[in-house]
Parts: sequence; C-alpha cells; structure tokens
Amino acid sequence: MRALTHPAIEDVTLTQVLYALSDPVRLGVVRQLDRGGEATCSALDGGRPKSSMSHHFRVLREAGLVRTKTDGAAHMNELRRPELDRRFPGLLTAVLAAIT
Amino acid sequence: MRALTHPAIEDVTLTQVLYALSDPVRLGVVRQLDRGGEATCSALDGGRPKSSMSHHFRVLREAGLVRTKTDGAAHMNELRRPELDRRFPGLLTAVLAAIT
DNA sequence: TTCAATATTCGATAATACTCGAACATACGT
DNA sequence: ACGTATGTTCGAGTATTATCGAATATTGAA
Repeated sequence: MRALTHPAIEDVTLTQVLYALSDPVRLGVVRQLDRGGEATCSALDGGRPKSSMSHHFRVLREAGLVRTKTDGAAHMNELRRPELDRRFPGLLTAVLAAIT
Repeated sequence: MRALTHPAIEDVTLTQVLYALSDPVRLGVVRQLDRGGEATCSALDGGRPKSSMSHHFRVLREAGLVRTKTDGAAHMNELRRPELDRRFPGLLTAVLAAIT
C-alpha cells in the first residue's frame, strides 16, 4: 500500500493532538492501544465499517498519536507513547487516567 | 442578560474538554486566563469580532472550562481550575505546560 | 431617560468532519 | 496466477463548526 505518513514528533502540535483525542471513537482506540500494546485496525473497530476506521486511524496518525507499521497485509498500530511523553509531558497520562 | 449556563463539574466530559481546547483561539484564551487570573471577553479578543469571541466563550463555558460572572455590563471570565483539577487530575496542568 | 459600553443572539456563508458503500491496492497462501 | 484478507481511497450525503455583520439585550452613567 501507499506509504503511511508519520509526522516527526517535533512537528506534532498540541491542538492537533487535542483534536484527535476529542472524538469518542478515537479516544477509545487510544485507550485500547495503551492497554493492549498494539493492534490491527480491524481488531479495534466496534463493528464499524473499515472506511470509517481508516479515517480515524489517519487522523490519529497525522496527529502523531499512532504509528502504523505494515505487517504483511495487516497494519499494526501502536501508541507513540514515549515520544509523546517527551513532547507533552503528562498529557497522555492525564487523558488516559481520565477515561479510567 | 440571559442567565449563562454552567455545567456541574461532574457532568463535564473529557471529549468536550479536549474539543474545546483543540481550537487555537480558545487555547489562547485559556492560557491568558490561567496567567491573568480573570478577564473580560473584550480583553481577550485578538482584534476578532465580538460575535466570534462570544461563540468561543460559549464553547468554553459549556465544556466546563470557564465560568462567566456578570459584573456590571461586562462579563468576567475565570478558569474553573480547581474543579477541573479534581475532575481530570493533571490534564490542565499538562496542557498549560505544553503551550508554555 | 437617553446614551454609551459590553456581550449575546440571529442569520448567512464557507469550511471541515463523520459516516458509509463501492472501488482499488497490497500481501500472503494455495 | 488466483483468491482471500486487510486497509486505503474515492465520492456522496449529512452534520457540525467557524466567522462575521447586524440586530438585540442589559448595565451603568450623564
């Protein structure tokens, strides 16, 4: 597939991150990635169409929250936690704590 | 003027807060309120029309971020920091630290 | 009570986002 | 190569949001 674009961590903006996290679906994805470590796209749809999930993953990717590695035909997603913790100390921790 | 509605802090949702903070104008307002303590609406417009600012203040109010007290003809706005810190520990601190 | 100052509301416009089906691309196994 | 599985891209439809001017309250002061 086409190369998936990931911004450098320095180019990630706060407003972009906050916006990406402000959607319930995406916030749920982030929560699950934080717990499960990593997952494929289809493992995290809640019965939603693939096109919808693809959209949300793109938003998360472009906001710098998620890194997608192509693993065969599947796409493995992981939170860019260490990088984000350096960039915005305490932010992800607080958000993840807030969703319980 | 009409009574300005403020949600109880328990009714404030994370996604609402994150969305409200994801706009550069509103994030700037929050930053200034954090530093200056409180301010009128017109004190925080960046040359923007009052109707636009009124919109943004409404979003901030309804998200539970800002409390607006009517003080004569003017409206005094303040961050609901203590309440928010209880509701979402560390969140506002991290966000405010990120904007420097 | 008339005027000036402050802010909200209304109406219109433009931009952006969410959702989903359908078509397309890629990788792997047979 | 063919078929299957996994995601992405495209296009359309709907909804939400930002922005601004104009009109409308509300307050305090002359």
